Amino acid sequence: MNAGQERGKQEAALELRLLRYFVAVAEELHFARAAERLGVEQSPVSPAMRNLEATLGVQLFDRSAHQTRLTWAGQVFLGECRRVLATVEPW
Amino acid sequence: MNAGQERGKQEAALELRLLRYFVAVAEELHFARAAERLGVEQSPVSPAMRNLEATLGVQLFDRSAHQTRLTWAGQVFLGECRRVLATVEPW
DNA sequence: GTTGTTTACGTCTAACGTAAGGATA
DNA sequence: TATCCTTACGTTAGACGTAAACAAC
Repeated sequence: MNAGQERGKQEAALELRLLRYFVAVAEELHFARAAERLGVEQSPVSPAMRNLEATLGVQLFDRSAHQTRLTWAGQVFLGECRRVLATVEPW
Repeated sequence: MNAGQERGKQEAALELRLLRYFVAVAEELHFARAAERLGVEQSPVSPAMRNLEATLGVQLFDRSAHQTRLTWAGQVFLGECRRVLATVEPW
């Protein structure tokens, strides 16, 4: 079964949606406010950030202590994302 | 039916998938080869490019004469896409 | 108890593949 | 006729919302 199953193992391609979500969360440091800013509910945001971290293979947030904070990698990545989105957003 | 239909009219957000498709087509100037390079069939590529042009509100390809060519806007956009993808791809 | 995040689950959009249709040389 | 692009259509993955559970203060 399954003749044409030669697909190539796509590595869960990074998409701008994830970057937009990340910037919102990273700037608000508050999932609910970030979601509101994005115009969605809170529930999709959490999985999206896990997805992003998994794709990058890096932890971006420090969720300890009932408070959301950025890791060092997260801070660096935030700068990169802002640059990319500043380029793409006007389109 | 349809209780919570308050969605906000998302303007078809631009995604990296479309930029990747566009770069492939713009560099190959051949939908079939572009599709092969992208690891997909030819059929999704055509709608994707129409989608991109509609989102941008600009014509990127000149499909006349049974030959695919870039418009001036397409050439400019190609440069921008390469820059963005060069930044994002390593992630 | 309150505030804030995550998980479960059903719905719906949209991206893909298969296959047929058009158009140009 | 041969080559290339587009359209039709059924399937499937994944993004969202509702709602409930969980954790820290």
